[in-house]
Amino acid sequence: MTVLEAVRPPTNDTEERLLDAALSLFAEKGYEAASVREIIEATGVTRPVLYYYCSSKEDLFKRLVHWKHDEAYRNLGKLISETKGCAPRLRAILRGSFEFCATDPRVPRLMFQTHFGPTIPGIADFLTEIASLRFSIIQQVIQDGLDAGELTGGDAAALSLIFCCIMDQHINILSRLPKPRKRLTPELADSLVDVFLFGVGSDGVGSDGVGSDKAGSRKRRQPSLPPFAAGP
Amino acid sequence: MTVLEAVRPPTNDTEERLLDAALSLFAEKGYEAASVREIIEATGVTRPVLYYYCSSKEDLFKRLVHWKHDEAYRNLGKLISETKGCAPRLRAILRGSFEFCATDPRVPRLMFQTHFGPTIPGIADFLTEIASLRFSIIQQVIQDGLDAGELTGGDAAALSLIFCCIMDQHINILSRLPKPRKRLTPELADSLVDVFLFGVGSDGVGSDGVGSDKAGSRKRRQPSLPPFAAGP
DNA sequence: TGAAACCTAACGACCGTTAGGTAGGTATAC
DNA sequence: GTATACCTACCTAACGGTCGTTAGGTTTCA
Repeated sequence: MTVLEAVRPPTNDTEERLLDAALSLFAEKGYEAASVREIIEATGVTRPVLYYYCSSKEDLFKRLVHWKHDEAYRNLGKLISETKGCAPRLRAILRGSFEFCATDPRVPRLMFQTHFGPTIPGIADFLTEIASLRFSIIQQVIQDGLDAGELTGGDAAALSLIFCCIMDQHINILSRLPKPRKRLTPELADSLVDVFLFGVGSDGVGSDGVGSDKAGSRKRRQPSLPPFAAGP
Repeated sequence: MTVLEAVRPPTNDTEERLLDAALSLFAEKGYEAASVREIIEATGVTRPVLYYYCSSKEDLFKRLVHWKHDEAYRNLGKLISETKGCAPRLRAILRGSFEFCATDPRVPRLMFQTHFGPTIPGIADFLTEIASLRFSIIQQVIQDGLDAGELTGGDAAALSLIFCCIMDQHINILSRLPKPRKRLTPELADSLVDVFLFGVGSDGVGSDGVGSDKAGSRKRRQPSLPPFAAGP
């Protein structure tokens, strides 16, 4: 049986404030370093209140991740069902994910921090399952693209991994910087899909350096990435 | 002044065993969760021995990261100086990094885990500086490629970010799976550079889906990624 | 009247760190 | 030649602090 079973969303106001404070603190300091004491202090309640709503710190964390994941998951499914064709779907996924993450950067911080951060016993498997569920959505889109002849170069898993690398790492890095909304733009999303599809090598550049490709005139779409200002 | 000043490498046998045990435990459980007690137990010494060689847990961690980073940094510089041209250099960097990380997967796990994991006060700045030092090496190679007309599509920083996304995330993910040596292969490295340069879109696929690119016959190099088997 | 929502006050376990002591080697003074 | 001083390399035993968790009592409101 899967670990991703129905999890009751927060009903009570206190409960939702607890989960929101937990989101802030887990995203900022990580699961281990964010203490139950800090979470209840930020909420303005006492410790037994937390244990009234959640059975443990681990349960609190899982509820939180589940809650936010379900939002993202539904969002992704909706975007895909509303779009046809591989490239437009990839664009929709990237735009939608950027939008979702820019709206509340705590969410991607929490997700990537716990998934790529230190292994937490009792939570690692749960996070792996969450991640592979999302991966399989991308993989299906890519597989369709391969079947339709729109993509080439490898199997669906390998291509999906590359796409996720580009998408996730941009979200991961840019959502940590100030003003993520100014960075995770639709323009960047579209450009990244172009890079995925067409690469950044100049026309006429072959595999071994300048001008070694003698295949003749090529006129492929060139990505046009917005400048990346690393400053604050 | 930089935080990256000269750090004495381990001289004593006990000291090196301490650092090695620390590498294993920090890489596996993260900085916070790996306790001083576990590290000295794995080494087979008592706690004051650790404090004899290192002034604190934080110092131990920094010494360790510095030690391994210096290795990787020198390795990268050597590879670049031995190669000419942007694409061959990118290939050399990716091959070399895969080789380095496959040799001791604990190193990338430690690096990515602490860099993308929860923020650790007193260590975050140190890690950021380490990371940006490496990023600037890649960026210089990419800038040379732009200047030589081998690359296009954006500024050096934006392109470097994409390259690092692909490289780092593959290392990050594949070095966590069993038998990283079988996964971080030179063939995969070369294919990933091809994807970076040429993309994975089929010839004739434009920006809006199948067959919308009317630019005529194109004959560009197609990457050929090895299959990605997610299983154990 | 009783269930839901919350409180005070403590539990034991583990954390990083250190005070203070010792065994054994080696350089120096007489 | 040997006594003294000093060094490195380690030890035992404890320090104060924070952690997640809970037993048991109180308020509030239907």
